[in-house]
Amino acid sequence: MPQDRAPTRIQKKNRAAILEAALNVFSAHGFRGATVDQIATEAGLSKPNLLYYFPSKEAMHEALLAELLDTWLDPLRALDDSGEPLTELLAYVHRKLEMSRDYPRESRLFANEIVQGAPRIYQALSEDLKALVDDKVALLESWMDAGRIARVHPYHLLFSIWSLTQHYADFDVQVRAVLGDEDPFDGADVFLDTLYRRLLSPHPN
Amino acid sequence: MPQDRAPTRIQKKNRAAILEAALNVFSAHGFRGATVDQIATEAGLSKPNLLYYFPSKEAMHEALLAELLDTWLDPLRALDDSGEPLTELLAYVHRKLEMSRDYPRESRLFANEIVQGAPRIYQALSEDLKALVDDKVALLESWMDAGRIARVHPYHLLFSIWSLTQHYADFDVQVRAVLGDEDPFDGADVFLDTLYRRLLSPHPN
DNA sequence: CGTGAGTTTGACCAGTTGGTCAAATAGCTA
DNA sequence: TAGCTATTTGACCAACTGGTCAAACTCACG
Repeated sequence: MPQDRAPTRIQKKNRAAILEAALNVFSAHGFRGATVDQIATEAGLSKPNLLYYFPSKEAMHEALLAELLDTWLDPLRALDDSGEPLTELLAYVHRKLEMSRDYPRESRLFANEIVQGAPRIYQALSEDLKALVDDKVALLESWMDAGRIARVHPYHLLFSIWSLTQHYADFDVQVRAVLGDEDPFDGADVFLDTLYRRLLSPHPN
Repeated sequence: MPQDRAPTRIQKKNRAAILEAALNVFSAHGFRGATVDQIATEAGLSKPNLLYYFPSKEAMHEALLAELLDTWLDPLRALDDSGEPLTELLAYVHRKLEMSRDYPRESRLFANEIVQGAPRIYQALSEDLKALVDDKVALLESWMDAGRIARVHPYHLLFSIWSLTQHYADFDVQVRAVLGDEDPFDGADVFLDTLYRRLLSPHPN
């Protein structure tokens, strides 16, 4: 096992290669469907060598999820209470859609974990995620109270943003099978902009 | 292997028990993560007995998916070109949300398959699904041309309905972790109704 | 260039996997 | 109830699984 000191050049390179390979395999097959051999091969290492850097398959998965959850929520954290409400929300939607385009493997890793009941991540959901969401929901409600955006169920508003944007990463195959050659993300960007403008623009009544 | 004649009483009972168990296990763990032993135990049969009814793990999965895809698209097929457009679409959204509430395992089985690249179902997507979608998109476009609903990208409109409704089945754990005790489907029903009314109501400009 | 730490590997292990098979049992019908 | 078919099972198999270990190799640094 690598010591607890500053990582060597080789440790840095191999750890990165392993996490990269693990992300590929876990996101493509889920935790139980992934094999250590497959990850090792993809990382260009022997299996015992891989297990020299991470003590178990579980540990690799954990490392990936821990890193992921933090960056995954950054776009929501960035929702700024001093900005123009509709602009802020549209920017959030845009950022989330960008993440689906640029980090589809991360999105699918997360999707696999949640679809299968989030056995390894439930606590983080009901604590960290919930806390952040509750905080941002308060902001949304203050915007609605002030009549700056239309009143809708704030939790479901957030769910809708997650679902609509992550869909383009998680269900990419299906989207492309239906769309053919057309780029999904160009159309999605326009569509989602329209959708949230119409949903959230303050209503006269 | 059971003969090709009419299924006996025992065959009917056991096949049904196996498919029920297989649905549980596949939807919870994905194809590679599911084990034949687990399915057999859950169906109350021994493993060899299970393999007497289905020749392989693959065959069970196939049987489930084949049955699923058909019923899964029924709500879309029911979109009626002689109805009132907005009413028809809201009814479609409502039916899809109901399916997420009443058949979450089926939704997750499908989600698992798609997230992992649809290796066993891609052909059906790019043929049957695409054909049906193309057909219904033509209907949507005719409604938009006639100014009976607002003009949006029709494919992304359908994607949005799939994603928003299936989210409540596939990401159920996450939704409940955030919402706490509140019933997700009550709020979702109202939210989605509002969303699609605002998105699709014909606009003056 | 020697030496100790860091790295890599082949051989191995016990448990699990999907699947087979012959033999035993249960069910049905003449 | 005899005899045939349908059903069930224990024992088994080869391949694969996650993981271990001692021995070998490589590297950085004095």
